[in-house]
Amino acid sequence: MGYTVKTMAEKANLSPHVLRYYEKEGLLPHVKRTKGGNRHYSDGDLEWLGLVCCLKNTGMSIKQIREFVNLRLQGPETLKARCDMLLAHKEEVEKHIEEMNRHLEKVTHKIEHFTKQYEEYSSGEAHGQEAMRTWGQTPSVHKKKSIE
Amino acid sequence: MGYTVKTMAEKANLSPHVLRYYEKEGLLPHVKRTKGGNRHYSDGDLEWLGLVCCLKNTGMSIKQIREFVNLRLQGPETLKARCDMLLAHKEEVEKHIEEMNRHLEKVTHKIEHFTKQYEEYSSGEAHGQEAMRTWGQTPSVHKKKSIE
DNA sequence: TATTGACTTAGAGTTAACGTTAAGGTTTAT
DNA sequence: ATAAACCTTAACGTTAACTCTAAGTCAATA
Repeated sequence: MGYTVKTMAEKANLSPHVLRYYEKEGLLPHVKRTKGGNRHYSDGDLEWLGLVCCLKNTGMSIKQIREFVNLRLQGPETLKARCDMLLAHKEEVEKHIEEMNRHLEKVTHKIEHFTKQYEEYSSGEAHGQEAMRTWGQTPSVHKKKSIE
Repeated sequence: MGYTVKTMAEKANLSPHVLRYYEKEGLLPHVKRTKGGNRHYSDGDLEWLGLVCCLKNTGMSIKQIREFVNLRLQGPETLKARCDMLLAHKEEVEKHIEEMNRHLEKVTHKIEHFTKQYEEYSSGEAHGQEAMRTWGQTPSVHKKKSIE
């Protein structure tokens, strides 16, 4: 029971490099070694890495994750602090998601706008404008200069 | 009708520096100048910048935004391409948001877990464990070494 | 036992998207 | 007229999160 860097990396869908990097950054403390000095990850490490990845994947910086890890290392007196930290993070992420959704709405509007324009344009082209192109300059009266 | 860099920057909540940077990177083409050479942004520029910011704020890279701008500069033949690009981006962002939500659920679980542990711990401390701490080592029998 | 391949380290390099500083000049607003 | 804001170029600095390199060590197989 225990994994090499490579196995661990596969399980976590990360590169071995990143695992070593995380360890160096203090995100994965107390990783055991074999006699030879090779990393030997436990299931506990794997579970912990799971949480670390969750935090990272929701945008928490490595610096902040390190703070979280440091709290954990200080024992159960920091349970409340850790809980608060996660709660704060959760709220931030939720706010972030809301913002993304707002921005996305604007994009959706633009898409609708473009779709309409595209339909107009392509139908215009299908019924005669294509021919005009080959004959010379399009009369400016017919072709309003669109901003989009 | 027209804005200086500073005004424009305030409207967009960016620094003047970033506006010049975006222009240099090709994100804001055809910005008019005064006789003297100062930038003189139009409402059209402002609107365009709005879209650029939306894309940026939903995580599109400057490189990709530049591609989008370049399509626009090629005229209405690229309407479909632009539309497709935005659609693809939208889907990506939606996928990203879903993923965030999934990760967030895990965080929520952890929070519940921590809350429970914290309550146990603090009630334990309130009814006698605090005293024990001042007397010496906590007997290992009573204090299971938690992984969290 | 030899060799291959995975592991180790420290440290340098990369990328994106800015930010900073400076020099030296021009424009605009009051 | 004078101060504040603007211009350009150009290079250097910053931060985050990797990513790679070099030079060496360890482990498993033929």
